[in-house]
Amino acid sequence: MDQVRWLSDEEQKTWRAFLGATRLIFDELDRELQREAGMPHGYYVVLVALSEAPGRRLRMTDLAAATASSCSRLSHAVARLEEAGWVERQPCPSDRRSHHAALTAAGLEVLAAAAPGHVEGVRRHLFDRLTPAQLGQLRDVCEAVLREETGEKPFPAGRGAAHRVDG
Amino acid sequence: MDQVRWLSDEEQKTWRAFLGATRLIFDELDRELQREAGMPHGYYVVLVALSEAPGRRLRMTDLAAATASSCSRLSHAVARLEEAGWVERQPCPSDRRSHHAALTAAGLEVLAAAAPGHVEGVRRHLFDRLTPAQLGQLRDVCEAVLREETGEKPFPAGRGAAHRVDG
DNA sequence: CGGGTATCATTGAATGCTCAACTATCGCGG
DNA sequence: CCGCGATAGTTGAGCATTCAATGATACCCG
Repeated sequence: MDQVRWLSDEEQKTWRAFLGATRLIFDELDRELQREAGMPHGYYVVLVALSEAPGRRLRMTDLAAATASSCSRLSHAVARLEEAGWVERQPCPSDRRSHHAALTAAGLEVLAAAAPGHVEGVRRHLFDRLTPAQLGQLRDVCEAVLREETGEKPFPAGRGAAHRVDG
Repeated sequence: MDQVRWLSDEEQKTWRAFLGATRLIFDELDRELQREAGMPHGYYVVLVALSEAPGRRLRMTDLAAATASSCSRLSHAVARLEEAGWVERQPCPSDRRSHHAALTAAGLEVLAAAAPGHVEGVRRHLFDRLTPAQLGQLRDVCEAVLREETGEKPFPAGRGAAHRVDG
């Protein structure tokens, strides 16, 4: 029995550091975004995904995939964003089950206003603390985690370089 | 104006991979723990912290620090854990503002039952995907993020090696 | 000692997320 | 053309977290 492969000491320390670091980063970013833009980080990510899509709109399902979100979470989120006037739901003519979420002008403005502060936060909490070598290592690690999980590329990608808002 | 230091292409890709990887890891672990142990990951962490403390109990404030949690979050969490019978609140004689949270026998059982599956999940989603070199790199990165944020050591630490449950 | 301030912890309202159930539509096979 | 499983998305209940306000006690300093 007891075939449990407990974490080695190094793994243990790594895991706890990971827990602490991710908690720190996301708690801070969430708080900053909530204060400065009135939205949680998850909603910001939705707006970013829309801003980068052709025509600034995406099918709900694609938007869910682009934001690594569940349908349910996204549906609730878009409902909120729509109330705020930052996103609009549009029925899809070719498939009447489907809807598009489209970024509104107001949504783009809010995003543009929030982006600099957010990027600053990402730098302050993450990148400013890393050497260039560590930057590459972190990327490799994260991509290793994502790889083959779905059998697809690390992230939907598809940047249009049009409206810089970063993640 | 526009002094915004946007993310470089490498930083951009790293950040998005980081978002995807952390979301994947925590979504999975949360779901697994919820299914197998009936508690979210945050509560598991609380039980682990208690299990490692001398006498399996900690002051609320120290427990909050040990779990990188806000007082409020912890207070609500302990209330829930107490309802479940896994933790007990005890008034502190030396400081009557203070309370201790103590792990109950039932709490320790639940923790012991949940730990193997959870460790397995951590391995599956994170460590099994990393080379030994990457393990060290990830640790360095996470500790760099934590360092000097508070001016203290990376994590309260203080393992007693007594009841292995890992993070 | 007495008053002010800092610390320890809790509470309730508001918000976001999860899960499971549900509606509506599509498209395939017979 | 019908029936059925798959797909797209929504909904509501329940739970977790946040924020701001509050209560209670401890500590310090004049």
